[in-house]
Amino acid sequence: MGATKTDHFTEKQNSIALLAKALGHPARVAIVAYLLKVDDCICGDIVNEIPLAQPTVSQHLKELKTAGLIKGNIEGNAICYCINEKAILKLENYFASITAKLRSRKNNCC
Amino acid sequence: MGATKTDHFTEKQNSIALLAKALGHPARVAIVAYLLKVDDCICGDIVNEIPLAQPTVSQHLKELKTAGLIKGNIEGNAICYCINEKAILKLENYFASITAKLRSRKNNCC
DNA sequence: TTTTTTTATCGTAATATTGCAATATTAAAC
DNA sequence: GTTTAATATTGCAATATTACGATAAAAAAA
Repeated sequence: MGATKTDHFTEKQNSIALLAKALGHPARVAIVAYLLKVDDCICGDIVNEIPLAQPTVSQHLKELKTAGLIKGNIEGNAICYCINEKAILKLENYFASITAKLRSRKNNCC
Repeated sequence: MGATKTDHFTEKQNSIALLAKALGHPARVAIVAYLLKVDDCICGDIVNEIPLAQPTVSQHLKELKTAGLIKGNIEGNAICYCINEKAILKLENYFASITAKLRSRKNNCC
């Protein structure tokens, strides 16, 4: 074994897990933070901002893109990546719905 | 190689990544959903709700607990786990701050 | 056209994760 | 004390992730 059994869970559960997993690495959290900071699409120095080798950063960018957290492409020899607001919103709503339910619950023993 | 280089990133980045990683598996998302649904601490049938073998579920519970997303312990021969509201709130705030920044940005090329 | 710059891909080693059978632990129930 | 029920731990095989050197690709700059 070793492979996640995604077929046993709901589509929504898999979807949330996929997005969460994409942010489950500090380098990818740092990339998102940088994309947010530059407030621009053409930002060709992600590699210099992340303390990892260039191929590793490229790989993390690919994972973020595959998960749908960022979008974009290279524009000539410059990066054009930016945050996919929809994905972030989906996560925000997910956590907001949990806290909303928690606040309306009766028991809070732990 | 193969180990995450956490020492190269900020404490906050590592912290968010750790929490996100804990929810980066559909079984753990399902566990959180179940804990939310039962609205109680004594809920001794997590294993029956998750379509995985008992040791696997136990392992996922341990990971959620280590990450700080759930808290609790066994009470006799029954589980007493519940969601750690603080951790969820931390994630909610994190994503809310991102969407807030995205909405106030000038460029939105992608 | 050659060089330079930038990003992606390939190949691979090290490590982590996932999943489960077997077994241990723990406390309630008898 | 023995049994029962519920959860944890151990051990291990299969797979995934992380990281990087080497190399490729692609377009701007010279």
